[in-house]
Amino acid sequence: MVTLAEVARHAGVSASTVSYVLSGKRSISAPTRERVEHSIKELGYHPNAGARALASSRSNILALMVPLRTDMYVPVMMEIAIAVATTARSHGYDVLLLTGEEGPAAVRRVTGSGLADAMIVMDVELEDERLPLLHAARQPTVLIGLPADTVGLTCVDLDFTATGALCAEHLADLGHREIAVVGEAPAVYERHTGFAERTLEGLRRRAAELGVRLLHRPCEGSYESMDGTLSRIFDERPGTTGFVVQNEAAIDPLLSLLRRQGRAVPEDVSVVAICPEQVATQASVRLTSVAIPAQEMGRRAVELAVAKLEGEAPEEQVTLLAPELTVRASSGPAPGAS
Amino acid sequence: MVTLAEVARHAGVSASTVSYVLSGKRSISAPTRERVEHSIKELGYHPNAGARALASSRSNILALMVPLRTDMYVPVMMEIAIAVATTARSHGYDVLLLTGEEGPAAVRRVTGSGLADAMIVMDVELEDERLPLLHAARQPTVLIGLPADTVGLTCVDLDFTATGALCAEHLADLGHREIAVVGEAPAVYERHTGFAERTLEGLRRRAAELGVRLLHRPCEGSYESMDGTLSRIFDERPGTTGFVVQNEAAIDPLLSLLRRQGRAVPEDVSVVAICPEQVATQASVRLTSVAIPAQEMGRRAVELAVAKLEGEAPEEQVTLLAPELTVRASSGPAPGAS
DNA sequence: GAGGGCTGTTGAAGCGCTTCGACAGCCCCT
DNA sequence: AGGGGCTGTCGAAGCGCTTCAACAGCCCTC
Repeated sequence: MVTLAEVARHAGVSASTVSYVLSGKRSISAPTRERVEHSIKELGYHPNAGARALASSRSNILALMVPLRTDMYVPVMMEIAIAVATTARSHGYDVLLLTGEEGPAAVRRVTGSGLADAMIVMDVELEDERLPLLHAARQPTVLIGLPADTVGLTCVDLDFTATGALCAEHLADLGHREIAVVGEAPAVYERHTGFAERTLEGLRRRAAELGVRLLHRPCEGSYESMDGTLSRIFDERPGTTGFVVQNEAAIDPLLSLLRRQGRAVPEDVSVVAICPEQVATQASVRLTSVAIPAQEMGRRAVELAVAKLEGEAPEEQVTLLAPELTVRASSGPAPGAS
Repeated sequence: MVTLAEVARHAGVSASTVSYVLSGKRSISAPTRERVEHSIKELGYHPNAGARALASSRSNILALMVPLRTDMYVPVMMEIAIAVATTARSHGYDVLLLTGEEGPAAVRRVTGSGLADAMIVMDVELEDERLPLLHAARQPTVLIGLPADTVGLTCVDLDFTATGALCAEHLADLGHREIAVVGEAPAVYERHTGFAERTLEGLRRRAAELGVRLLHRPCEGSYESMDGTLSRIFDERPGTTGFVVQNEAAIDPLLSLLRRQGRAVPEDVSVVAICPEQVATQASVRLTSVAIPAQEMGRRAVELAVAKLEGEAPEEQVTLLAPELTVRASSGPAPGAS
C-alpha cells in the first residue's frame, strides 16, 4: 500500500505538495508537478478513499436509491441507473446502490455516516415517507420523479401531464373519438406514484377539451391480464379505436391480442405507447410513442446533484423534460374519419 | 455531526469503550453497554464511514461491476443487482455500482483506493481483460459467470452446459428430431461470453448423443430479426418441430410469429425457453423453461464474497447451480411421434 | 534600494475512528 | 492470606489524507 508520504519522499517534496498536485487547489511549479506525477506513476500510488473522506469530509460518492420491486419498468430503471453511474464517473463520483427495501432507514444511514455526498432518489411517491428525512439531511438530494409537494426540492422528471395531453391530442387529431388507456398495474396507483396519476390527468384534461371519450384501466404486464383488460374495454366501449399504453410490459400482449382478434393496427385501431425508444422500435409494429428519456433523466439528476454540491444550484428546482411524440406505424386515421 | 467522543462524554466512558460497544470486539458490562446505547440513541449518533474505513481498513462496501451495454438480458442483470444489494445489506455491506465502461481501470481504481472490500464482477468474458488485475488485487473477488480459466477464482453461475443438455433432452424425449436454437445476439458470441457458448455446447453434445439434429442461429431481440431468423430456420430445416430460445427478448416475437404462420404451440412446434420465471409465466403461452436463478446467483455471490472476507472460503471455488426445467404449456409430443 | 505583493512550498494540526497494551479490581484457589 | 487469572475499562498511538497559516524567495514599483 503506497501512501502519500512515500510519494512525497520519493519525489523529494513535502506531503502537502503532493496533495496539492493531486487536487490542484494550489499552484505548483511545472517541474515539481512533473516530478511528483512521475513518482506517483512509478510507485503506482492510489489515494486512500477512507483517509480522503475523513480529511475532506467528502466521499466523492453519490447514493442512488432504486426501487426494490421489479414489478414495473425494469429496463427504464436500469437505463437510468446506468446513466447515473456513467455520468457520475465523468464528474469524478462513484455510485452507491441502495434499494428501496430499507426505506427511510437507508436515508438516515447514508446521511448520518457521510457515506455519500448527495443522494438521488428514484421512484418517488406523492407523499413519500423519505421526504422529511431528505429535507433535514445535510446532503443535497435530487429526486427522479415528482412528489406532491416540491417546495425546497430538486426534481427531474418527464413532464407526464404534457405526455398524457400529447397522446390524447395525437389520437384526437387522427379522428379517434373513443380512447382507452392501458395503465400501469393497480399496485402502482395504490402506492400513489406520481407519474401514473399525472399522465392520466393530462390525458383526461386534454381529452375533455377535445371532446374525446376516455376510459382508463390499470393493467398488469402479463398476457393474461391484458387479455382480460382488453375484453372489458371493448365490452364497455365497443367503439374504441385508440389506445394509449403506459405499462410497457403490456405492449406486446396488447399487439398480439389485437391481431388475434382480427383488429389491424393501425387500420382498425391506433396504439400510442409511453415507453423507451428501444421498446417502441422493437415491437411487432413500430410504435408511435412518447419516449421515456431515461438516460437524460439520469444524466440531469447527476448534474444537478453535482451542481448543488458545488453550490451552483438553487435549492428548489423542478426540471420537467418536454415529451416528444414520434409517429411510427401504429397510429393512423380513425376508421370512418374524414 | 455527533462524534464518538461526544457519545463517550455523554455516557461518562472513554471513546474506546463506545467503540467496543459498537463493534462487540470486547466484552462490556451490561450496565455500561446500556448507558452507551442510550447515549447513542439520544444524541442520534452515526459512525462516520470515512473515519471507520481509515482506522480499520475496511470500508464495508462491496463493488459490483455490471455490464454497460443494455443489449441483453436487462431484467436478469437488474434482478441480480438487486439481490446483491439486498443480500449485502443483510451482511452489513453497501454496494458500489460500477459500470463495465471503465473496464480494467475501474478495477484498478477500486482496489487501489480501498474503496471496496471485495468485488463482484458480472458479465465475465472467456478471456476477460479484468482477470489479471483481479488476480493481483488484495481484495477478494467473485465472478458471476465463468471465464475460460478458473484457476484461483471464485465463480458462481448457472450450469449452462447442463441447461443446454436438459433442453435437448426434454425435446428429444418428446420425440422431436429436429431442433432449432434461437441464440443470443451475434454480438454476444463475438465477445465470447461464456454462458452462450456453454449452453450451445451442452445442447450440441446431448443432441448428438440422442441422435437429434440441431440448428443454431444467433438472433437479436427485435421482432424483425426474429422474423428473418425464423424464415431461415424453416427454409433450411422444414422439419423443425422444437425450439430452444436463449435470448429472452426474442421470446415474444417468436411466439407471435409462429402463431401468425399458423403453427400452433405446442401442437405443431414445441418451445423451451431459458429465461427468468417471470418471463416464462407472463408470455402468451406459459412457457416450458429452464429458469435463470438471478436472485440465487446474486445472493450466492455476496455470501461467497463475505466468506472470503472473513477468511472462511477457499481461494478457488466454482459454484454451478443445477438447472431445473419446468414443464408448462409450450412443449408437447412432436407431431407424428408415437 | 526598500517595501509590498506574488508564487511555490512546507510543517503541523487535525478529521473520527479502531485497536493495542496496560491495568485496576475482583474472584477463586491453594 | 497471597498469588494468579479474569473481566471490564481506559489512554494513546496511529490510519492516510487535507488544509491552514507561515514563510522564503522573487519580481515590481515608486
